[in-house]
Amino acid sequence: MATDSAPHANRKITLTDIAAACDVSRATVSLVLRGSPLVNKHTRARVEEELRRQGYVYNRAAANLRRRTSSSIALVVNDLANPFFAEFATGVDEALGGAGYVTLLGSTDESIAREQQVLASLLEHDPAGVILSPAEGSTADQVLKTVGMRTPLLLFNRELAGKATPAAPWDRLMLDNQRGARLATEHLIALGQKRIAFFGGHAGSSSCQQRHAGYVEAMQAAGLPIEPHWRIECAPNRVDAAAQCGALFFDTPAPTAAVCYNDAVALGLMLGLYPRGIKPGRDFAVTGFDDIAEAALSAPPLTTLTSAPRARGRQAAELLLQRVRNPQAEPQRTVSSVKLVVRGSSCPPPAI
Amino acid sequence: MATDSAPHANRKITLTDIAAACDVSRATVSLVLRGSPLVNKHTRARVEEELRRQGYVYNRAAANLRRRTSSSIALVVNDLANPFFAEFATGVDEALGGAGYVTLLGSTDESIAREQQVLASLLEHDPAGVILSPAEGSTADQVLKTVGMRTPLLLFNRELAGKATPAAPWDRLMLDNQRGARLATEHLIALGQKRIAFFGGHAGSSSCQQRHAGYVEAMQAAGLPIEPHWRIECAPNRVDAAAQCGALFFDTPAPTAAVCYNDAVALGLMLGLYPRGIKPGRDFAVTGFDDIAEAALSAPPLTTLTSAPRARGRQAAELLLQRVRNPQAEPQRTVSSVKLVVRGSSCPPPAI
DNA sequence: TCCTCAACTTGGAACGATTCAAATTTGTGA
DNA sequence: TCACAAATTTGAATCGTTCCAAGTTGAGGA
Repeated sequence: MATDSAPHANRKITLTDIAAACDVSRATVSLVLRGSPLVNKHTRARVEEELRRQGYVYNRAAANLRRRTSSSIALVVNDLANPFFAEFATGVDEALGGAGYVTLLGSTDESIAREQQVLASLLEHDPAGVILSPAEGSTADQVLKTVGMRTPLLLFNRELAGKATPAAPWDRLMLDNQRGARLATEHLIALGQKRIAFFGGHAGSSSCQQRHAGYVEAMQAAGLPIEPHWRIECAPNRVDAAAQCGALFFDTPAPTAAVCYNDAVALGLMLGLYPRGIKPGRDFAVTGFDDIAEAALSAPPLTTLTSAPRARGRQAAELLLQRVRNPQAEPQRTVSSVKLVVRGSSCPPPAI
Repeated sequence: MATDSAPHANRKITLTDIAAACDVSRATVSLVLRGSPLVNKHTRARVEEELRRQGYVYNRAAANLRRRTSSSIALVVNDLANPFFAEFATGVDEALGGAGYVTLLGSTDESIAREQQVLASLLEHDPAGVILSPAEGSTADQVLKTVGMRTPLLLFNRELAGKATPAAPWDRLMLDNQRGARLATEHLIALGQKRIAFFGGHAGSSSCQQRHAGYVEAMQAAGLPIEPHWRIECAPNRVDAAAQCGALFFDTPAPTAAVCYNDAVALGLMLGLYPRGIKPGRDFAVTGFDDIAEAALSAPPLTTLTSAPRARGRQAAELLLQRVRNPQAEPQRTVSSVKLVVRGSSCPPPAI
């Protein structure tokens, strides 16, 4: 009894401890843990009691090592502080948790170098798969080099730059950027807008290209002109958008509306308009993309496209888990539709 | 040469593979990996070349098992979708990544049951420590039971309910709730407000109690009355706050200002005021707490208290890592100060 | 009594890395 | 050429769990 339950403050309780206490073999305890029907009822009860008594905590790392399995998924996003991705991450974690997986988190802050580091570091923990929303400018070659072909990868939200490496058949979950931007543009056109700019984002990014394409499509379908100085690039955040606002009005004819790359840019643009005496939603129409929480609360509230990011997170997790369970299946590209939410920031053009 | 570098598509490269290819022992390869000065320059170069050539990925789980170490930290927050916590998580991940740790993520959505599950599941991955922002109503006993005493825990943002278990000497990182609410209340008083309500939150939560105490302190110091019907409880989210708005005006004298539990509540309250024909920032003064991104963008922009959540995240990570490195040290309670940010939502009382 | 069978149990070799004591090689001075 | 020390390398045990093949029971049938 001397070596009994004294809380030996500094060693973890393992299978061996339980086995010794119950006077059975480690194998038997393991079988109990895994719920095997092989063990005798009575034995099982004794062991379970002892597990509880000693406060045993399963060591999944050891089990994974032996079984050559993994119970984690790496989630790497370009900007966790963006409410859109925070919602997305919540959805991912929800779905993964339900499936018995744990989320390894990494945020890259749009830095390609950090993305490489983060991926490499997370891979050392041997995740069953990776969900990646790439940093801007991240290339297929780089990602392939650090992730390799063994670990399933799901791309979310953005395509990778560079020629599509044929050897890297990744799954994708994308938003219907083109259709979204087309819807927004059509909405402005229906309000009577004719001089519509496309504002924000970097022309290099795939999502920006797609959104721009949707804008062009709608403009051309309506027979409206597109002035080259109506396309303004800026970093996809509020600060840079506000700073670039003036560029819209350098040349004439100045636009009276703007389809923005995303909500952050749209909100920034609106902030930039006020000091020029232009009131968005009255003198100038603005649309966004993402429907982040701020969108409904800004002044005026922002017309934008919603994609239910939390549901996208769950979907991403499920797509990846499918792939983990069936690595051989054909890679799939899923495009999730978006919905226009009309709010106060879109308006007809000024009377004259 | 037959067994050479053929990409045996389905087995991971291990130390043994590298050792075999270089014709050295596993021990030597291990020494190379860990940068030991013992290995010969020439050998090291050969091994490193081979590591690269075969695309070797370190298996941290195996190493951790053998070395009885851990390289992950669990981060469990009550609501990742809340921008305040998203920023916090970003800060945590930033600091942990820098220290060579990986973040295991869990979001509980304010559910105590989920909190238990999530903690239990993450603990099986043997994190070196846990950062927990508890769900509302989570008790010290519960947490102690699932986390145990071996794994260091840092509490963020909220105290646990229930008598302080003396056996669980956890570190804490709290915001200066009381002082923050006092600052907000004093600010309103300085504007001439006299009938000030305290709106939102659950009286059971520690942060709500502290904020309320700060409000009381300022009111009493100014010799102002506090009507019992000026304290309205509601869930700490926008929807419930908007719904409870009417409760402010059931009895007379009605307040002309409200110190709100947090920004979400304040934004919800403002949404609820509009339909009553009360314009916040003109007819009624409102303050929040947290300075989430929306706060600066609402109409009117919200006067609130900022706590630099990303910096708090970094701080939390550092405090926890200190504890991991020195488990014996006295547990500390860190209170992080907050700063008043005055914006348009706070105003003097209506003229009459 | 002996044998078979079902129902449990268990020893011991993995999983991939680390570590220490011990073995091997190399270099030096006499 | 040899003894001895320094510089490298390595065999084998180990971390906590799994799982196969083989072992131990006890009951029932011949």
